[in-house]
Amino acid sequence: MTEIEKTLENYQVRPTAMRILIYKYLAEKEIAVALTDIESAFAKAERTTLYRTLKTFEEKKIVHQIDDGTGISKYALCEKGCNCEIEQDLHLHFHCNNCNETVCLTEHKIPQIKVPDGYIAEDVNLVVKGICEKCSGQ
Amino acid sequence: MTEIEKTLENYQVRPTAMRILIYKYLAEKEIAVALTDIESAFAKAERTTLYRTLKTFEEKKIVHQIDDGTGISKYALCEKGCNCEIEQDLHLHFHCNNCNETVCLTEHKIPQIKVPDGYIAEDVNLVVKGICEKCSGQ
DNA sequence: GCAATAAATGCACTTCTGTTGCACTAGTTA
DNA sequence: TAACTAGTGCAACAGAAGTGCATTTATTGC
Repeated sequence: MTEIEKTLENYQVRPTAMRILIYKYLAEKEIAVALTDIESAFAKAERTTLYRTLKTFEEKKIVHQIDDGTGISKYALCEKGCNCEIEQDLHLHFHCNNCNETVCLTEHKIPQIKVPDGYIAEDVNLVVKGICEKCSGQ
Repeated sequence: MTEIEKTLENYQVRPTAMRILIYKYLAEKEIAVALTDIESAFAKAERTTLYRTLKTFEEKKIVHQIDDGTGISKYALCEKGCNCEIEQDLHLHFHCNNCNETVCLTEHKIPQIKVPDGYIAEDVNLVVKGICEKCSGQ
């Protein structure tokens, strides 16, 4: 049994061939990927299967969904022991306007946000847009 | 000439009947509205016209577009003298998970966000999700 | 005022992403 | 091995965004 298979079982997800492939793909990519990215990476992949696989991964906290403002849902592997839904674990995402890639800046936690009286904050989404490291040439 | 007509001309937008109606609708609503909201408010309205009107309004800085994570673009009137694209003017948006409405919290500016070396921030989008004043019953 | 021009609008159509239903296959358990 | 459950593939649909083109409305020059 490979490392990936073990990982998936730890998350209580049956390690099927497709899921292993998708997990591997996500692990290799350092950026957040859209469903269509995976689809075009594996010609054989069925959109529905990918869709449902990602849903499963999300439920089991293997990946977290990212809304980077492009209107397309993207996904990235959660860090080990990450609790995406807990406010303290929320990190910000950076979307490059040049290469169109979105990365998790896991080191950069979202600062405490104050909301007016009467409002109850449950979740925070923070996306910074601009030019990424690769594209800025630094 | 009405107040709204004057306003539109100030923004260098020709005040057509449709545009005046849409502007008025946006001004009355205190929340960010989606294209479909306006469409259902005016039965006669053509989706394409609304779409292009909002695009025009956006270009002329009459409204700003809001991405609240629902995947649907929403729009809200800019404040007088607002410079949406300038970082200092960026305010946060609150999306209520109960009533599904999105409001601009214009009083709440987005705190300065640090990004790693090599990254250049140009724009910041901050959406807080939770329960709004109306729904929390306070 | 009228013709020429430009802007705005309405209709039809396409594309893209997300989503669901259903049948089939593979894998697990008794 | 039979019965069951989870996973996959195909087809189809829904909703929003976007485009092309013809028509209407407004503006400008004569």
